[in-house]
Amino acid sequence: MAAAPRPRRRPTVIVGSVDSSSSSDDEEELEDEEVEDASENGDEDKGKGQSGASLEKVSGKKLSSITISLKKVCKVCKENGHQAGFQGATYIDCPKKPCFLCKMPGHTTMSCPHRVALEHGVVPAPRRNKQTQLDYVFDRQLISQIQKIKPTFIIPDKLDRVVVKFHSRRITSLEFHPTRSSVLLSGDKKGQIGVWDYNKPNEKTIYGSIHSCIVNNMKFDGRNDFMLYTSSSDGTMSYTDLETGIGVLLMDVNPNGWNGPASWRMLYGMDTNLDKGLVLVADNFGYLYLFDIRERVKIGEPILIHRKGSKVVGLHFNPVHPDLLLSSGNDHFAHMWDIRRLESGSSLASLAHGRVVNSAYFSPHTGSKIMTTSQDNRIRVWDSVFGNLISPSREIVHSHDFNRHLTPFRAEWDPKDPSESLAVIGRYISENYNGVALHPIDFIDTSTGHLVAEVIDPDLTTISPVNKLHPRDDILATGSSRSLCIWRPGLEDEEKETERKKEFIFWSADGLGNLHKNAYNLRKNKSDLHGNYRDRDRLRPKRTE
DNA sequence: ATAAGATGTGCCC
DNA sequence: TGGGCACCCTCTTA
Repeated sequence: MAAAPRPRRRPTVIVGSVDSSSSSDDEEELEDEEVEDASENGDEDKGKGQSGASLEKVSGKKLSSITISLKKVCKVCKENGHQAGFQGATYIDCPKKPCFLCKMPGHTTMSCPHRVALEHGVVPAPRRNKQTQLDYVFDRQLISQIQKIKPTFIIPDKLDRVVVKFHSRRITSLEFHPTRSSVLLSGDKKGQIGVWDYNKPNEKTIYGSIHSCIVNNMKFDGRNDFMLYTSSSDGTMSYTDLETGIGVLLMDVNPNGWNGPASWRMLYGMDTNLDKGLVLVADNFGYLYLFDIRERVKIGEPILIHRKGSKVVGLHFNPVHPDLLLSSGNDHFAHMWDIRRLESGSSLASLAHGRVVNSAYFSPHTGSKIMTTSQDNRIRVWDSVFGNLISPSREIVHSHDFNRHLTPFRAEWDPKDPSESLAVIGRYISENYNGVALHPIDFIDTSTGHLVAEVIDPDLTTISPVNKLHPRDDILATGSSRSLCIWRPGLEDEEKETERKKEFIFWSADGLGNLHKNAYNLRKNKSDLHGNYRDRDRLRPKRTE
């Protein structure tokens, strides 16, 4: 049956595996069959068994293992006949698996209804029409504080400055300085904390001895602009003077040192509460620790706030109601707590998610909305903290579910949006932009689920899970692998835009604390991409009504 | 240029 | 309930 093509089997297979797009379907089919022969030799198959046996005789196991490794199987489902992976800059899904974007079976990412350009899908929550009494109270008391007319969204979508290799490992957290507007703080996987004035690119500092591994959270002391609280997977919480780099170790949850990975406590969530004089941190075993700022002591015993043994990923205090705390965990829940009554199992509300919750934030002004990011590829929004929290007001399908080797994606509110609807989040799956696979940073109107803008630059090819919007300026900071990026709004004026492009600065650090102004490393097809990018600008709404 | 490896989470038993 | 293993669009370094 397959006797004729066999003699040229090996070269054909090798070529096919190296450049699969050039080989025809027929050849692929034959290769598949042959491979099965080789791997199944010893079977009583008639014609096939013979050739398999001779293969074995001639070159033994080595040859057969080579043949197997070149087998044209799908790397996802391990079946023959199709392959998942990149074809050029487009990723082809395995058709046997549920959609990689929305997780529903029956279609792939390419044909997913949620992948419609510029509009990710919104799933209306089932209980939307049931108003509770609390909803009514909310409407009366708080709705007046929320702007009804949406403001103009100004999207910082032009890459302004980049620092690469400033950090030696990937960036895990970002924070703008509360008063010095152009100062950005960045924490990395190695525990280093960078301070960078992006308007004076040479003014940058790295503090390397505050933490020894992942900086999970940074939070300024609201009363002292140069003091910073940080929490880390090294199990410590520190309070550091950014002018000097001198810090105080406030808490170490591994007082007995290292006793293996199973017992090592790491601090993930952290937030401060000035009204109460508290810093709260939470660990990877489900426990919450309270720390008294004035007395500089731990308060009481740790409280189990998520499933025992599961990581508490994030903590956030309500900006208006200082008694309300939001926690998110990898037990698939976000919980809202009254910190006056903090006991295991006594949360005010339990927000169920399909998978791990990466983050949960109150809205920045009224504190009346909640937005969560979950590994089930959904951003969930609850419109009223005091209303029905059983199911979210909206679920927005968005690709952000990769969880290994990447900092978890978190949808963050735009602190400048008085309507509390604009959010920013990096996207995991790439889009083919004129032949280059890029991972955009998405701006989403969470009141509608519409994608307001997708921010890309042809030279930023890595995924951007860490994003922070400036509290006052129209600036976006992005941590993408080891690169730090500053984005500003594109100028309407073409001439000014060209002018700015001339000033575009691409900096790199040499690891000795020096920054170098580099020649901008143009990609071969960069001009094409910019053309494409400009076209996309046309689609980007500047205002929404 | 290619390959390994650092990793977190889910799901299996 | 816990250990073992598999794992879809990474990124860096050897």
